[in-house]
Amino acid sequence: MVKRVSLSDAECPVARSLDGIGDWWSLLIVRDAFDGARRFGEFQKSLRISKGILASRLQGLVALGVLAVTSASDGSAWQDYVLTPKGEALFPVIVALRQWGEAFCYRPGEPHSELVDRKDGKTLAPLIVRNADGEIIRARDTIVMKI
Amino acid sequence: MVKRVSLSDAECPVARSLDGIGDWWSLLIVRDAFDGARRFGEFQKSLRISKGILASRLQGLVALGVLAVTSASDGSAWQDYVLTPKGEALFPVIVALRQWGEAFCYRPGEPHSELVDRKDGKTLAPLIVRNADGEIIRARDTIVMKI
DNA sequence: CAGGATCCAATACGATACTG
DNA sequence: CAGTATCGTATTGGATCCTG
Repeated sequence: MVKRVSLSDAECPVARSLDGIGDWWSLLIVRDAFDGARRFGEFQKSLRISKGILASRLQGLVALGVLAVTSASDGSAWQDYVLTPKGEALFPVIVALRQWGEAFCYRPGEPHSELVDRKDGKTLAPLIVRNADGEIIRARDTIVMKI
Repeated sequence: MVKRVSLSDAECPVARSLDGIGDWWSLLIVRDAFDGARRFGEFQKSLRISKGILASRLQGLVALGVLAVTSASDGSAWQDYVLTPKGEALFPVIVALRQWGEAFCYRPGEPHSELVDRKDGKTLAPLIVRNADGEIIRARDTIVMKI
């Protein structure tokens, strides 16, 4: 992948996460996987990414354990890429990015897609950071404990 | 920044977010800002990033409205970089990445830093995605509504 | 269609030197 | 210390061609 400087041995989980999925394409591929994409061509069409980069990113995500390859759901000779539990666990990350984008990256009234409850079509609740007791907590009331 | 392909006009908020902060360094800079870093040198020492790239990323984050420049807190001739409300709103994104990294990117027993409540030192609660009624919802129970 | 191989342009990034 | 400027290299990412 990139390896500008080794973050893979970082003691900070944020750095280690970004070392794996912090590139330009990986999270968009994961988003499409949540959206139902499984085939090489589906990702390619949705992302308008070159085949070489897509292939390398898919391999990287498989190597990371975020995606897994399975035999094709439609019986074709090829394979599907499906989210693993590790990949599914990225759901809060995608939702957080989506909610931040909705709130701060659109002009008022500018249209954008929306993630809704399948059952009632209503927008999800905003993600709230809470402490161990379930109380809402702000960034300034937290601190990073070094190892 | 990069502009491999224009995501800045994407109708998907995830893509638009990543267009602004989805590069290798920006979210780490934001993490350090949450951590209390304000000065050029603080970011540089923490990230071990080259000065040129750091300067360009700081400028980009200021242009995006994630950081703002203020007069130095210590009275020196230079300036501080502080989070704006838009930057503070990235807190759930950072927390989500941190919790995912903690859960999936360390071997059992491998040490890592931890984000805790300043008040009692206890680890934060895991982020939970909920629907409009406050019920826990899984990815497969959601769907993206196109514009 | 799913990929891999190759070629090429653009740039991200590090290292260094320079300035106030 | 806080940047800016320059340079060299590695990598990105698109386009094209090729295969089963």
